[in-house]
Amino acid sequence: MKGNVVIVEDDPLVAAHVGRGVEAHDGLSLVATTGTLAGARELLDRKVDLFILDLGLPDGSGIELIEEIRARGGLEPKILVLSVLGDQDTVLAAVLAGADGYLLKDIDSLDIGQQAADALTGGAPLSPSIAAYVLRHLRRQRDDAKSDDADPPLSPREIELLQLLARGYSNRQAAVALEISPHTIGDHVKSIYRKLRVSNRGEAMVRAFRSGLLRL
Amino acid sequence: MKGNVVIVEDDPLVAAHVGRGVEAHDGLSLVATTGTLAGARELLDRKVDLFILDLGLPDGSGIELIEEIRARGGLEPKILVLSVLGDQDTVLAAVLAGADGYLLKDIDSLDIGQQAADALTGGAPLSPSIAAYVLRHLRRQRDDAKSDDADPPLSPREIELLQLLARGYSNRQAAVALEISPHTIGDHVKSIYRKLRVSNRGEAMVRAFRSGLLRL
DNA sequence: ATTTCAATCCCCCGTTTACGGGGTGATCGC
DNA sequence: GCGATCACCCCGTAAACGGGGGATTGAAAT
Repeated sequence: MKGNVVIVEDDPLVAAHVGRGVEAHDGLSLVATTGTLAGARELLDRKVDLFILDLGLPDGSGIELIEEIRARGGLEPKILVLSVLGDQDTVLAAVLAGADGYLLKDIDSLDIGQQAADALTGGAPLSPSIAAYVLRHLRRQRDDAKSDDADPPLSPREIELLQLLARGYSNRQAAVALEISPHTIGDHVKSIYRKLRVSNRGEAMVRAFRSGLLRL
Repeated sequence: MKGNVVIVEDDPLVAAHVGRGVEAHDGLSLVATTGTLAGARELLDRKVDLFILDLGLPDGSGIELIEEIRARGGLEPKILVLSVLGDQDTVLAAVLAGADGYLLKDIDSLDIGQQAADALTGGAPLSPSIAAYVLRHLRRQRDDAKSDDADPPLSPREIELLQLLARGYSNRQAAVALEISPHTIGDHVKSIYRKLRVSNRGEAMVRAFRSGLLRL
């Protein structure tokens, strides 16, 4: 069974070139080509396995189309973005919206047929410079996530207690868990409140989260 | 100026093949080949622009080497992983450790020279199936972050109140702010606790965060 | 059309807990 | 010695908690 491919591309030259690439590949079948978002929308109910999609279309951004396709659920065709836009925001928006691959148009040596086939079989063809954005973004997120506290340094004991409070422990329960007096728990709680500049449990938890003392 | 390339690969056949690919490319200069982590470590002080790195080495995982290279800071050579290991955990570990690209060995049609050059110029060559992992991971993170509630849908009023509680409001203060009776605040708070299955403010805040009801 | 339900609002009660202040002492590192 | 941490204690007020009661509205289900 051949994969049904739809090309959404407003530049006739590019569309034709991509079309040739698709038709040259066994396993791919070009079923339609359109140059507008509106035209693509009319094809949404057809059985399409792969959209090869330009982002800069005359009647809007291809990203809208990605969102619409993903919002429909159901068949979940693959979406391969083919764009001149290589800036980080556009790339991430497309990927997060649900693109399965992102190729820059300026690659002359690109074998569209092979890339399309890769996308169909679950791969994600990315131009190297695009991939660099994605990896950078991934690592930045990781780094952001693990950037510890900053402002108020809680003592180990206080952090320990904080974790218990986060799990809904009362002062008394925490006292049992830590095997110290409830009074001492109260004292530690006071210290925590003072350091976090709050005056009750709820706000303390919020600040703990925002300070990175507690993990999502 | 040619890019200095070091190959870290224990399989002599693969190493030789990769070496040919590198030498065939203008702009790349193969300066060393080693089959062990230990051998690679001895090269860390040399001026290397690109490591082409296997992960499964006899004396440990190449991921260790990535971490060591990145921990040194300074020159920051590029690192292109070339591995048979295509599982998600390995890929993500390598990428998060600081790999600039990840290619699977099973690709016969891979032009190592071109991929290496891409890596050197800031690109991130990823095999399509690898890229799929990365994109999936990226979207999953995004989805996790914005996945509303899940179990218990709080009413608008309750969410409104929750925000106040997160800012440290007492029931009484919240009553003033929302211009309703403190008793009603108490009722809403009870509802919130019931829906979030908690029994005090602190735990409620924690659950609210983990459910995405409150933003970091 | 009736019922059922969730959401909103209001009130009272009693018990438990939290909060904020006070004071004491031991240990450890600078 | 001094400051910070950790530990313990007591007190009183204030707040939170959990249970009960009831009312209204509007939407959804029967």
